[in-house]
Amino acid sequence: MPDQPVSPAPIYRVRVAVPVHLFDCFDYSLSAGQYQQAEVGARVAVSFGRQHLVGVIMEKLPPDAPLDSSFKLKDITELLDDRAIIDAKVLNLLNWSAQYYQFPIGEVVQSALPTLLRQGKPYNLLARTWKLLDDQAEAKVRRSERQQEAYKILKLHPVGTTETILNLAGVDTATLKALEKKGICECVLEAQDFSPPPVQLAQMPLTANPEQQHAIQQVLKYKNKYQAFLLDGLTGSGKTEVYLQIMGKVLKQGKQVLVLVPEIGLTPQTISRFQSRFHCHIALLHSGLNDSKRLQAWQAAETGKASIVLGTRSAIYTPMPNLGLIILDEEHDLSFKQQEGFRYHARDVALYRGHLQQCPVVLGSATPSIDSYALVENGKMQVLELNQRAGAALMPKLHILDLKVAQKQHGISLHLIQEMQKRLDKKEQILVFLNRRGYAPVLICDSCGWQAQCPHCDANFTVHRQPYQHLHCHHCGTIHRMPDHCPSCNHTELKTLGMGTGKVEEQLNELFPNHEVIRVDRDSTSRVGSWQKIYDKIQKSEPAILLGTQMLAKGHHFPYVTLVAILDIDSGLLSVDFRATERTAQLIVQVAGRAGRGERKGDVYLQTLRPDHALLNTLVNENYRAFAKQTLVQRQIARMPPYRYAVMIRCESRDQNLNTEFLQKHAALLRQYQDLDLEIWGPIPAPMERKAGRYQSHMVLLSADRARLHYYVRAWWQAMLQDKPSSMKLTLDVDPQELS
DNA sequence: AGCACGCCGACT
DNA sequence: GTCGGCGTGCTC
Repeated sequence: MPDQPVSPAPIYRVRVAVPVHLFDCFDYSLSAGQYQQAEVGARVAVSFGRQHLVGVIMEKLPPDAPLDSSFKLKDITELLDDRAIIDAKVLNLLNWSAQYYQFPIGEVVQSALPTLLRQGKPYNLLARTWKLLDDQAEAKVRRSERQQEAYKILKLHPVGTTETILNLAGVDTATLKALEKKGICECVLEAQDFSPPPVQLAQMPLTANPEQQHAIQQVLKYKNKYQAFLLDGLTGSGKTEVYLQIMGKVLKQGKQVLVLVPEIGLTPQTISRFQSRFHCHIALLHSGLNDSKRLQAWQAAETGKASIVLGTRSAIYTPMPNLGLIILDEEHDLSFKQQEGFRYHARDVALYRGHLQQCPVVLGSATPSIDSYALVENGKMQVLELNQRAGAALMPKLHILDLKVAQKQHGISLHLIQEMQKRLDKKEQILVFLNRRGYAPVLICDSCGWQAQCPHCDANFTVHRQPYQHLHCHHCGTIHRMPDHCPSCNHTELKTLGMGTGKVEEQLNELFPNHEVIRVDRDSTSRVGSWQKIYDKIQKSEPAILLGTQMLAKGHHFPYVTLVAILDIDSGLLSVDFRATERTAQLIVQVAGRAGRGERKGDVYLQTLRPDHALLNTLVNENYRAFAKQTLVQRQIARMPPYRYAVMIRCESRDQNLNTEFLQKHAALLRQYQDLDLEIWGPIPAPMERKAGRYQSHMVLLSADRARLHYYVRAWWQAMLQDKPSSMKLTLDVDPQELS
């Protein structure tokens, strides 16, 4: 027999995104059988170097693809899923994100998976299912209201229900365990049922005013098509009702809805609002979940069992087979941008996801970001305005208090104190804001001017009096005992300068000795449950003074508050960052929205040393939209984002000269590209130059041509990482929130 | 990012 | 003598 040319045995390979801080995917070989079964989007266990990791198949290489002999190919350890658990569209979204944010694909892919699946746990976990054993147990639960409720619900499900469903129905696990102890029910592990329950809309009259109706109809025009909408609605104008009615229609078509809210926005109130309207499976994805709860919620979304997915930032990467609508509420909120590691912006990712998925995306806010207004301006987003407040509610009035000329007591204008007294006399509540935690921001020596500074940072220590006297650095967390004399001149008269919430609390107690001051900040609300207590007090019609930081500004309703005081808005107005006024205006409007939601008219007092500030006056005399319009013009003139695109490079090491020299060297390389319209700021030392003993410098790149900017930065950034000394930490921030 | 190997200080 | 400090090099 003549020799036949022997074709080499095919080598079956997959390209895997491995969870390491490296920019490439890695190829692994597998058997013909495994190759046939393997799907893009399934997990594989692989050995990587000396470690064992769980990666995701990004690509099946054709068997005849050329073999790269520069590395030795390893076999996968195991194929973990027999199907794709991340669908093609989400994989596409992840690939795009890794490119856009210049972050390693393996780590980006991890953000789409719940912890247990990242750890390689099997997909089909058994779910805890509760079954009723005794259906004549009424007498045994008579003494506990919670147990009665749980018993009633268990009775409705003769074959048993999963713990998730019971929890969603308001039955907590502890109650079930109590019933189990009494022998009323039992817990068994059963394979989960991922079939979606039928979607039912609660029977309630749908009320929408003409504006709301128009908004709903506009969005519903886009069924299987991408369109971005900005729902620009005043506080109290019924944005949520618009969301709910659009959702109702989309759910009726058998599609899933993804709803993203800010980190602190996922309150029990928000959840119950959705639950009472839609009787379907709602998957909740937020940071407070334990690993198995999170897995279950994720699986409900991924299998299509859940019709609604309600989550925070990272939920934007949840696979959903029938996604038909994305809603992102409070779209201006900072928490949508991840501020470390993989620095993505969920709002921008949401827009791209809508585009991939061919479904509408609704961004809503009472104070939309300037970025979103710019998208409206250039036709990439359609604006839907809601201007009517429901019922007789009036918009609160803003007042500027000039601190330069005002008579003051303890740094609070006398006029404001009088107004506060009037409200308290009328048994109304007051909200006082100060965006500074602690007792006072400075401890100074009366004799020589020495100031207490953190030994690790270029920052003053903040004086705290609670829970005991101490100095605390808010930048690195260092805690120091309170000195009893000046370390520089031994003088014993040390005094505090400026006000934190702690000091203001003291002063308010002094000014209004007959009224309770309720302080809400990280120092006073850290204990679990204390927020609930505060919340209960707020809901009662009793005169009270609420004192807090930004924590108070968001989401919560304070029906009895008729006066809001912001003691110091200047730190926001005078900040060097170009977005500072935007943030301050949003804060003012959001805070104002807390006041006078009922028929009582609210007033908002702003204390400032800059009463003539142009943008502040536009906000006070006109409204947020006028402010936004003016800001857009200013940004355009100054050629700032969103009219140019920014990329920020941070460089951190123990040697500041090394940082600046390194950045300078690479800035010069980038400047060589003549066809890139580029402006480079810096490198300059970071505003907090020394932080926890390390120095930071940064540099900002600005260009009007986003595509070209990203194109050049891609190669340049890789070269920079290659060239960096190992002791140096470099981070890239695409579309940074702050430029300084 | 891990996790190795690799070469210099204070310890049972 | 070692135990271990963290400097740098690699991972399909």
